[in-house]
Amino acid sequence: MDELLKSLNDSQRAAVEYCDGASLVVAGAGSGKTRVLTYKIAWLLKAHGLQPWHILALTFTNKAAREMRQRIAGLVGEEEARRLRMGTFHSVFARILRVEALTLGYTSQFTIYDQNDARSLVKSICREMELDDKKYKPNDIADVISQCKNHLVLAEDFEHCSLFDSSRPHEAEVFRRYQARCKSANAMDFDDLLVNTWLLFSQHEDIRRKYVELFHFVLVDEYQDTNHAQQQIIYLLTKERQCICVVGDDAQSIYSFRGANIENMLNFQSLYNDTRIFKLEQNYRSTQYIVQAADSLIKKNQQQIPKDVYSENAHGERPILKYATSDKEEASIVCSDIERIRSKEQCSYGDFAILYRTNSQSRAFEEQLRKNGIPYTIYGGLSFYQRKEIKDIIAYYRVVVNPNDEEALRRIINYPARGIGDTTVRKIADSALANGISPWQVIESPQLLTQVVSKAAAGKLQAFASLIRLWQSRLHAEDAYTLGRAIIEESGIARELMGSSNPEDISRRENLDAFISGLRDFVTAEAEDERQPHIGLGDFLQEVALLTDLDSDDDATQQKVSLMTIHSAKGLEFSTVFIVGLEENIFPSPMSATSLKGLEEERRLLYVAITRAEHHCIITCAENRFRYGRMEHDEPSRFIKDIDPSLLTIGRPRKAFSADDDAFGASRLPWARKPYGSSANTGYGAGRGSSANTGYGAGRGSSYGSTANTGYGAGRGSSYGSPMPGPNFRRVQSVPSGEGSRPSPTPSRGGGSTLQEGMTIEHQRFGIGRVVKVEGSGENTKATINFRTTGMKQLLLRFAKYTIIEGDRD
DNA sequence: CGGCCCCGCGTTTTT
DNA sequence: CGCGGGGCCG
Repeated sequence: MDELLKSLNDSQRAAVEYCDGASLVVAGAGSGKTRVLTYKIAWLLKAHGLQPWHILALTFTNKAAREMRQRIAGLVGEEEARRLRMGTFHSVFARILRVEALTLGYTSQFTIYDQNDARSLVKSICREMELDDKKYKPNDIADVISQCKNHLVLAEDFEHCSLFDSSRPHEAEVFRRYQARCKSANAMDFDDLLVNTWLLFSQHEDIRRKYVELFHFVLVDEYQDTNHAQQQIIYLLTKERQCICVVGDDAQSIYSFRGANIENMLNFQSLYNDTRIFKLEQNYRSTQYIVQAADSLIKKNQQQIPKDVYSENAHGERPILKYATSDKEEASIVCSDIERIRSKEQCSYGDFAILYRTNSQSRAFEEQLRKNGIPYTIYGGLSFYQRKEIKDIIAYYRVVVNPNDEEALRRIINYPARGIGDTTVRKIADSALANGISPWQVIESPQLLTQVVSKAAAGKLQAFASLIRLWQSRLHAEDAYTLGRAIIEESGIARELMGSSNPEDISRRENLDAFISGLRDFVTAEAEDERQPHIGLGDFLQEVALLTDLDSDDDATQQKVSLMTIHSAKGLEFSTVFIVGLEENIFPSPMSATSLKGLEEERRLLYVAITRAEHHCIITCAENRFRYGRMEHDEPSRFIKDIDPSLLTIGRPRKAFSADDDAFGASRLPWARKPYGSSANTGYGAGRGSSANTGYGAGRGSSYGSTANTGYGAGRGSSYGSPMPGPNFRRVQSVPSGEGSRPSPTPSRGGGSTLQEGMTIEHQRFGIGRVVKVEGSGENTKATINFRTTGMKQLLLRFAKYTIIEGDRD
């Protein structure tokens, strides 16, 4: 038995072995948190003889759940690992709610509304109530409703809670109507999955008992990110037995805007008497200086569980701070550092990450990386499922499974166009409202229907309804793939996208294909795995509704520099991390900088960023930044002086920055070369003046690198690549950088890629372009490229070595 | 019903 | 500046 735990250190081992009561594992960054969880589960199975289905393990992401299950399988075998009750809060609760739906007045076919559905429902309610949308901003109201739910404040109680703003009294009515509408649509939003689970357990003692009997031991990952509702539900499941183990790091609580409550972690002891606290303080990930620098920063926070993190790895290199005159220069510093480190250490591009506070910062880096021919991939774009064509199909599925789903119905009732106009839809909605039923029920009732709409409209609606009913009748006979495919064909969506040469439609078609093959994979994977004989559309929807976190780490992304926000970097690690844009007005974000709590969270965010680094951590700060169409000047972030100066190297700008490279002319601006310390500046003295002394900008004429570009990466045809492995689709969208394109010192004409007719060029932000025509070759190549956005045009103009003839802006 | 123009806004987002 | 949304026109 001891054999199992032999690879753990003392504190990890202690945390794993203690199973007699509640325990809180405070796990610093890189301290083997997941390790403790997986071993603990294995320990419960092996040493305590628990049955796998009696163990409940909750995570925040599907990815975390998947990985943990996999690692446990390695310890105890596939079979047992599979039987563990393990998943995200939302998916585990959704499953419970499907079983218990009737108790709460839902059916087990209920739909899960995503944030967009929720917002659009709030919007229609506001319209119906004729509220001034300046004063009653639908999105804000949706957010308030969500916050209420995170705090388990029901619509009836809203007026008496602190979230209620008496200057907007009608919000309460919106909330009530919102709940009523969800109910009549047989739908729950993400937050309802929690609220309803809580209601179920707190109001139905028999049901609560049933699940308490089922879950003998509960484990929670990333406990610092739980909100009040989640904490309460967990409490209801564990209060008697107190067999609970939560793991987390208060220093990495960065999701308060989503309701995460760090107090859950800080006050855990007061909820469970005799809580034992285990601290994992040894960091295995990073070198000593990095750990120490991060620690010196986080110690500035008031609110935290005291701990002494340390590393026994090599001292390594201190984090380096580099100042740049502009965002462009910042990007070029990062690029040349990537090449420098890469050639020195012979590592791959996949070992680098560029982390920023806001997504908009990615742009400058994209351009520079592309210029240097460095392959990269941006994380966190629109998820596959957010794309219009995919949402349309899913809306069809939703209506078939649950016709009362108002949001889905609204989406497809006239798509593809079938002559059901706005007025008709509005009449249906009004009638539904007046009769307290769902729009579908209006359509289904011949008397009502003919009463509210014209005869012609009624005919079209009935044709639509019978289409839906036809599919419904096939739900039980056909699996998700067969029926799903049929719906795409028979609905006319396929026809809509077929035969169009519009590049947008071609891309959609490709996504559609990827979707279909994903659907097929889902069905085969599920059928193989489970004793469940029939995999229907409903099963697919359940999966899809709670899925945003998609597989990313397939081979293709391994060789590329990762660009992402710090938020999305949580849980990841890279040999070299660049933390960019360390300026006031960016980091900390001005929105958060108004309160101490906000500032402390931002500080934790920086802590998270630093602790992602294994070997090198390079922080940059641009004095001037191009945004909102103008160059703006910024002070360095106040957080810089929160890091122990003896643990921070102030890097020298490596080379003069070429004026050629500085498209915005920042280096020519009067303040560009002004040393910082000069004007009544307190904190930054030390290393700060240096950027002025090193003759920065002195060699302005000298050229930096080559401005030559390696050509626009050959769009790899399909916008989403090949069909996805497993039931998931890929969300990471990489911008191809020309096959194997090395950063070539000499501009290689046509190297890497050549434009070909029919080729698709895709860019995450600027959309897609399609090469329609190519004439001539070499210097004289002329290509006609259709594109949608001006951003794409700029990109083409800037990077392609071809003459771009503006095509249709479809 | 789609296309065009003007206005307003600009943080992070595991489910 | 660049985008999404709403309003208006053809």
